[in-house]
Amino acid sequence: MTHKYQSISLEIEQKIMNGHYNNTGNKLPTEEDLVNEYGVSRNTIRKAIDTLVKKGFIMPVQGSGMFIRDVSMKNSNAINLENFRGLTADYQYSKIETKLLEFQEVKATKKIAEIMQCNVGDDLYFINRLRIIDGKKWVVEYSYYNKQYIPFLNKEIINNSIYNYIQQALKKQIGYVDRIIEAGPLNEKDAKLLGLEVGDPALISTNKSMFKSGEIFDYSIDVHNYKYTKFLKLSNLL
Amino acid sequence: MTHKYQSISLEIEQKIMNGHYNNTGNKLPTEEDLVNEYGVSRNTIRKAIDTLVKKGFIMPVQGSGMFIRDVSMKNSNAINLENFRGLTADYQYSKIETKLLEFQEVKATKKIAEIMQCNVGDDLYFINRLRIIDGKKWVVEYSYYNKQYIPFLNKEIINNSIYNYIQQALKKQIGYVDRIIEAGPLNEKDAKLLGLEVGDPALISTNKSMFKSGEIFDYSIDVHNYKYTKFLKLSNLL
DNA sequence: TATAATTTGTCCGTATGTATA
DNA sequence: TTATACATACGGACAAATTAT
Repeated sequence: MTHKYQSISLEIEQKIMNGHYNNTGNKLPTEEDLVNEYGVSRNTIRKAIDTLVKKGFIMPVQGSGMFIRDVSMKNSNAINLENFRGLTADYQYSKIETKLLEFQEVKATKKIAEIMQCNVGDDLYFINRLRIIDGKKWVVEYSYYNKQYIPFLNKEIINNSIYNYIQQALKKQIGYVDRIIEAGPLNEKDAKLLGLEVGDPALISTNKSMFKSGEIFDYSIDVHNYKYTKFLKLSNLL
Repeated sequence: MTHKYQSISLEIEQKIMNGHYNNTGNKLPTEEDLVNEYGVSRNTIRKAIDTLVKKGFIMPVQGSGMFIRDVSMKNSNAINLENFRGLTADYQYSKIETKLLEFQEVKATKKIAEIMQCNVGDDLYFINRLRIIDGKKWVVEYSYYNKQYIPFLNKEIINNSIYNYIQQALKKQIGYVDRIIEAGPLNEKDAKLLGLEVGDPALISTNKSMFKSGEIFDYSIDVHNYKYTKFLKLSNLL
């Protein structure tokens, strides 16, 4: 299940992060060198590189080489939208606390059923959590999980990473995440939870998560503390 | 300069938008069919498809087919972060007005020089615009352009699309855009311009644009009216 | 339930084009 | 001008997931 291009991509990414290429003019070895180093075809190297380009780590310039992109923005502790795999993965070097505010089974309303492409009345888990990172009240999350795909959840799983549970215990591959990002005024409840004032700005992300095979298993609304959360989008238009 | 995979990708994208595949179960033809239809190799078809997957238009499922993704979120008139090529391109079917508030040449300060990777004192254009879409005060833009790369700008260009000018008149290819997205309270000036109240939420995007060859030609801050602007991010984690 | 056919995914090799140094 | 290095495009073989039989 782990392919050549995946492990090569990961290894190069780690080398970039380690500063392994800092003394080579912030350039990666040429494709030919990588072909020899890893003993694979040029296509495979290019596929490995592709994912790093997508993530915004490198900038290939035809005729010149593959340059490691400036990490100043990456270091601004913004969440890279290309990398996003849940708070637990994104802030793996920080202390994450979770306050479980609500956890219950509910039936899909017409509106939710439409969004999650399930039937009205289907069983869902509803979860409301406050996430605290390094002592800072970071985000209030409202999530619905389709019980048809996530048949069991408990407080322990919820207090850790639901995404890890899905991937490791359920052995399901998360394929797609659709996310709408907007700003809006905080309501009383969220303001109180985040330690802010009513009407203060919030960075709101509304998300739909799908398995590789397309089924929507999660719909969630994340109300972020505007003082902490930033999203980073590294686009390449080529 | 236009490659096979590019024109094929564009054609398929237009067919998706036209609803051309609606009666085929929202599925694209198989790769083999596309190979025959366009008379190119399978690799070329896959490369064309790749860009559409990246843009979030289609969801390939191994063994099953390539499904056109639900456009409900796309139709929420949010700006697709994967597509972004400036307001003029994104809202090509809307009426865009531009109020030029400030346009002058300035010298790069230490802070700006660091961001734009140029020298302190380098010549820059500074532009402050209010953009009105379909009569709605949409966004206040503060932009710096490096004169070294964009040697000439005038009011006419500014009132239309600077990006179009760069690509068509200067024949430069835009390669990368780094963008940080956050929320924050409106200051007095921006609130007034957007017809909102001081302290109201704003969706703020801070951008760095680079040519294909890496030079930073633009640094800008966009203060969006939270009532109108939404960003859409369609991720595939595969 | 098991098998075969279909369809996308990975990987290889090669040749030629194009931008940069 | 020449060499370097990435980009495009072709072709083929086999693997893996899904669907149909």
